[in-house]
Amino acid sequence: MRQSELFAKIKKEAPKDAESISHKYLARGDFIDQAASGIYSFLPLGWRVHKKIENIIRQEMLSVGGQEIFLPVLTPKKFWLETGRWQTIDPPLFKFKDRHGSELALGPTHEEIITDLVRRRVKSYRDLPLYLFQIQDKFRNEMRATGGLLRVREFIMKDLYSFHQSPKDAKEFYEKVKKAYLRIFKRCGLNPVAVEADPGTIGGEMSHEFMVLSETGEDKVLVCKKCGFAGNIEKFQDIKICPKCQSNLEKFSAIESAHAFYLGTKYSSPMVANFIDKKGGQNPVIMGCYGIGLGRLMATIIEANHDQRGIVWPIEVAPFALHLIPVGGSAKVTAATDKIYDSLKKAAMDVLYDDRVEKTPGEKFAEADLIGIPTRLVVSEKTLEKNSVEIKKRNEQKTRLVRLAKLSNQLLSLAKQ
RNA sequence: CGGGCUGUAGUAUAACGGUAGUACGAGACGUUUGGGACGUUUUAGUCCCGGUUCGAAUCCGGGCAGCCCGACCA
Repeated sequence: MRQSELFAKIKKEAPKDAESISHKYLARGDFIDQAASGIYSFLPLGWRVHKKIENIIRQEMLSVGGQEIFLPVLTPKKFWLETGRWQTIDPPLFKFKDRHGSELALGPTHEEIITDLVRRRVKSYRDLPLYLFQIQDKFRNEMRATGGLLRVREFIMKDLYSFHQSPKDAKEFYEKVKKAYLRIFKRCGLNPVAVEADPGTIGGEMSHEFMVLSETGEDKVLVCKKCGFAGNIEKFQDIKICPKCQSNLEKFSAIESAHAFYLGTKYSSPMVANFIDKKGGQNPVIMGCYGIGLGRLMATIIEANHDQRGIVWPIEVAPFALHLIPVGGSAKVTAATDKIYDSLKKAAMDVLYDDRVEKTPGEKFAEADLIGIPTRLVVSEKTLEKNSVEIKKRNEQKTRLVRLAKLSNQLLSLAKQ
């Protein structure tokens, strides 16, 4: 993509309201645009990142046997009445009436909808287990939005729901999803701790939050550096000693970027989602649910991967793999860079070409550092004298020259890292 | 939802109750080109409604919006 055509106005200053690093960099880089408090548009750079995160999550969900579906955003009141959450869910539902006077809510989560879907299809133990997930816009009538994408009123979430015959089977799958979640986080350049947490209004008997340690976080977690124990401070109060190994605990701020719930029969019982077991008995299905907020994850990645100049995207979620930057406006440099760009495109490389003639090198470099593409290629008179291109990784200081003839091989090996 | 703060060009900031100004940005032309250039020039603003006043960005009342703390969450 030619940067002169990219729909993005990269800014030198962040809006004064922005406080968190991720909010500042996302706003300055024009990844997102705020429409109202807690409501954001994703612009081309931001949406590219979002889609890469989405694809990682989809791959990992498919890898644990999930089948992708798409549930409605408009959710009828009747299902919420079955569990009582029409009134009790917090933050409250966005509710409204259709033209016939029927009440609806914009879906903030989908336990009721999917339990209804499944109870009309799952009849026998032969239909279990079953793993269904979706990636969809969620709406939450939050009291307060904060930190740019960290806490918003409309966001895209991956929600996976699992259905089992037995608690044992459900818990085994729960552990499997936890591992898949850790793979997702790792691919996103994050190293979270899974902490035992309070299930809250989603409910259930057990839950784990995936916490990324960060000063921006709204949560506090206790971590034992010796045995690896981690707990949410709300659940464990302010204990000082590790309950597992008696070492001293340390307290950290953290961002809750995903949450897994062992639901048991919390939804299947009131909604009568039963199956017939091998002996012919009727039993409520055992459920689990597992959510990741994609926008929050995107912000969290920045909180954990940045420097003073801007974002340092992990390769798998970067908006582009390569940033090709000509320096100097000479016809020779332009022609050479055009040629390199064409060959990179032919090789199906994911490249952003900063072809803007009116920008000085300083501005191009500053903006490149801000938007954080992992590998920068610079072409100038200086490099062309040596028939070379300069390569610099965003997370390193050093630059090196690579001969034009060897460029594509070099880039292929970089892409594999 | 409780408490607090703030609303002036796209952004950041000035203006005693008396001509709305400056910088950056954006546009045009020219000169520049290895770390956020330079000259000339153009552009654009007092959140909304009401009140006080000869006169309101400024004082008062009410809305609306945004932000922060709390609570809650992915």
